[in-house]
Amino acid sequence: MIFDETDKKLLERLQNDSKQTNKELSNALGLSVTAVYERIKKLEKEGYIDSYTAVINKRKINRNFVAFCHVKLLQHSQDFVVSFEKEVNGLNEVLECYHVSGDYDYLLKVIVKDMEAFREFMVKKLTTINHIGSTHSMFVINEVKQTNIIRF
Amino acid sequence: MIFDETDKKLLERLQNDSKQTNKELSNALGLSVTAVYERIKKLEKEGYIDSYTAVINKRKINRNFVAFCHVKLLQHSQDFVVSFEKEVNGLNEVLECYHVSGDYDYLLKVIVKDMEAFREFMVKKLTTINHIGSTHSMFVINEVKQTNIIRF
DNA sequence: GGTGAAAGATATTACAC
DNA sequence: GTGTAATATCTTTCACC
Repeated sequence: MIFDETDKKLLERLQNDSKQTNKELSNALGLSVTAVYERIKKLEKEGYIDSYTAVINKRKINRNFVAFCHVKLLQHSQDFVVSFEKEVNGLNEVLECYHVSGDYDYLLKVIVKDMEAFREFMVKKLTTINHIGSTHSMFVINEVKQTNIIRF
Repeated sequence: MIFDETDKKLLERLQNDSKQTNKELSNALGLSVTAVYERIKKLEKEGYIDSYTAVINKRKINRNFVAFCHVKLLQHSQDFVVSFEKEVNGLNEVLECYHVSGDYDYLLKVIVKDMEAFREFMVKKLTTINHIGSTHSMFVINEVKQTNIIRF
């Protein structure tokens, strides 16, 4: 498939505001509405666009405390890994979990209301998962930059 | 403002798919289209919904290498901090930058094409920023969980 | 690759209940 | 909160370049 500069501009714009109408996009890109429509459909079908989502304000819904947790497993047998990853997937507080290189096995991004809720999460949820060796938490003091928008 | 269970369900659904029609939402929630429409407008105006965005497939656009970089500054004077944060904001490879507690000052999420591109980024962009003391990088081996969707 | 026009669907607003 | 109706706007299809 051809993926050209116009498609890149389109993706940038749709990332910034997916509620824009095709007419607005056509004006911005100097294309007809139909051309914009067909390009978007193509980007959706080819899998360039995975989904459309509403971005929620964390502060408004009382989830403004962010922490990154390093987790080390006791062992790395297939069973332990699979069960840990499955359990982590079920935790609403964990938005992201990466298997990473380095001293620890995993890096988790955790979002809760406040420090007290974080303590609750650690004591009652994360550390109750079997096979966890050790954890190390970093707290976000300030979000300097936070986006999912990929620029070309 | 009243923020009830119906609003939470609405936000969850809009996070999962912001292209749903109000009619689909009304069926799912057992509400009238008018009620759904007015609730969404309220959530937008009150700031519960920050924006609507298209979620892009990183692999399709050749940005499938993810790394987390710890950065320590040489000093923490106001000038150094401000200029570092400003420079980082201008780097397209850096999607997220957090001022964090712990041994390092910052944690950055970096997205590039591959390891070679990461090396380029480190040598020619990140480490050319003034006042950087040291860095420590972790590479993502596997994305176990990766979402921005907040569940209630 | 692209265009413009027409048809169909949805969003929006107003209103009575 | 409901349902309906009118209108504006947007999406989608189509014939054509």
